[in-house]
Amino acid sequence: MLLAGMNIKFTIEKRDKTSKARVGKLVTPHGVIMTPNFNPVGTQATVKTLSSQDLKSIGAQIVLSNTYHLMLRPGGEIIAKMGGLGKFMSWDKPTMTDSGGFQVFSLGVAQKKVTWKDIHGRKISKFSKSVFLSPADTTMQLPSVTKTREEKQLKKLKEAKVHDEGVWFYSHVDGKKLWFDAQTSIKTQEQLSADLIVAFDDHESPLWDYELTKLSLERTSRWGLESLKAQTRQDQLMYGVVHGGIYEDLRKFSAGFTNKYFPAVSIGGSYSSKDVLYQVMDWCVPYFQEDKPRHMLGIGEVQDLFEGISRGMDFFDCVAPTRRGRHGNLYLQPKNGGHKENNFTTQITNTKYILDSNPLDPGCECYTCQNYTRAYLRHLFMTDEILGQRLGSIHNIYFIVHLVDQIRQAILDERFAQMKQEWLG
RNA sequence: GCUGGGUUCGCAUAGCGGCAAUUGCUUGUGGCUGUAGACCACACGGUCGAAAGGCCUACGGGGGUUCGAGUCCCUCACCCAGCA
Repeated sequence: MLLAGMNIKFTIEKRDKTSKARVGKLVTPHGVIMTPNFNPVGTQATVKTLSSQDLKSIGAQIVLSNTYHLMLRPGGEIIAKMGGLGKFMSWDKPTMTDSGGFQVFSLGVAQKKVTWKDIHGRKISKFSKSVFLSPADTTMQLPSVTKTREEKQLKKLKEAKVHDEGVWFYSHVDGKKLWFDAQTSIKTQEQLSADLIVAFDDHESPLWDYELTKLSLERTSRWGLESLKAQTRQDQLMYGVVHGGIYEDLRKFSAGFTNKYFPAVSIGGSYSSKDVLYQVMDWCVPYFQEDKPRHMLGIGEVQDLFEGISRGMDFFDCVAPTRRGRHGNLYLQPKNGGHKENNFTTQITNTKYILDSNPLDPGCECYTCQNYTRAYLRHLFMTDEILGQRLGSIHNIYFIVHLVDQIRQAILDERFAQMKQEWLG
């Protein structure tokens, strides 16, 4: 399907017979992306600790950056003058930018650690501990949070004010008050010049009740249409964002709405459990046109990739591989001890690795596993050497990118169900 | 030799009559899903207990005052500074 201008199109190459999984091909101005696909996240025009050349040799097909961060530093105009995001960061493959709605909301309203039950009695602790709490215009009670340095810092943060037309928020860099709306986001994303862009959306908290969520969804829908209207370039593919929290009718409405108006669709939100996450996908996917690319925003743990792909989602992005990589929480294949319960990871700083001369994940062909032992990696993390973060990031990104490569191949070879079974049991 | 100051859980610190005893580091174990995150949380004398909690040892050694002593007094040892 031709999606925008003359040079962006998406075609389905192969459909899985046992699930909704499919292999697709997205042609963009900077090259072809095969789906299913995982986008490494490079918020500030860099995937932390990795160079663009590292990413290329790892096999990444695309990098996702963030409009909000880049708008503040160095600014959209600067990046435009430097030839756009890809050229700026020496990356000649496709790029994507997130709208920034997620940040404006989360940074303004504050992100807190919650061990609490939501209004439906569901525990918010195991999966998404970071949720976004009530905006200024809600009357919802705040959960109790641990009194830490973090809380003291929160007092310094001024709340963002979400209005129907946009958001007043305070820069996390210097506290300056700024206005952000669909026009700002799209204008900046056009300056950044990514191949794939995202409509400006409002992010609901999983703690909100139906009415608050509905109000938030109305903003997302309105801002979505404004984003389309603000678009002037024809060489950028814009994803609309589905919201509606945990409410079936809101999600279904939003999925239909997004599919109707946008050439590409994405699902946004925060989820209190994996069950909720998978449920949301089940609700939404039937409303998506077959030949539009589908992006699962912010999702990308191993199990979620299998579940998302089998539900028909094509694109994923997630900070987990890089953040976990920097924190010494590194991925393992099932044969080396990775499983659902440990998120397919191990903590390399554990004492048991102190004399372990094996590669991190035997059988893995990444640079880290080809050259270093577990004992050495543990040492790097114990001594806070930056090479540890880098080697951890290299492995984790390689692991996830190649996992998705393998899944794509499995779909083509008609053994996706078998592979999923081998990994998830 | 004299005069001051000091000796507290691996290291460094707080403590000025009710204390298994503060804080930082180290260490241990968790957690991280569109990145204000090279971050955050918890534990950290021993032992019993699922827990509440109990029982042992502990603030350089020894002695004393006190219902009760890292905390006050005496004494010994060692360390630091100044003066001989």
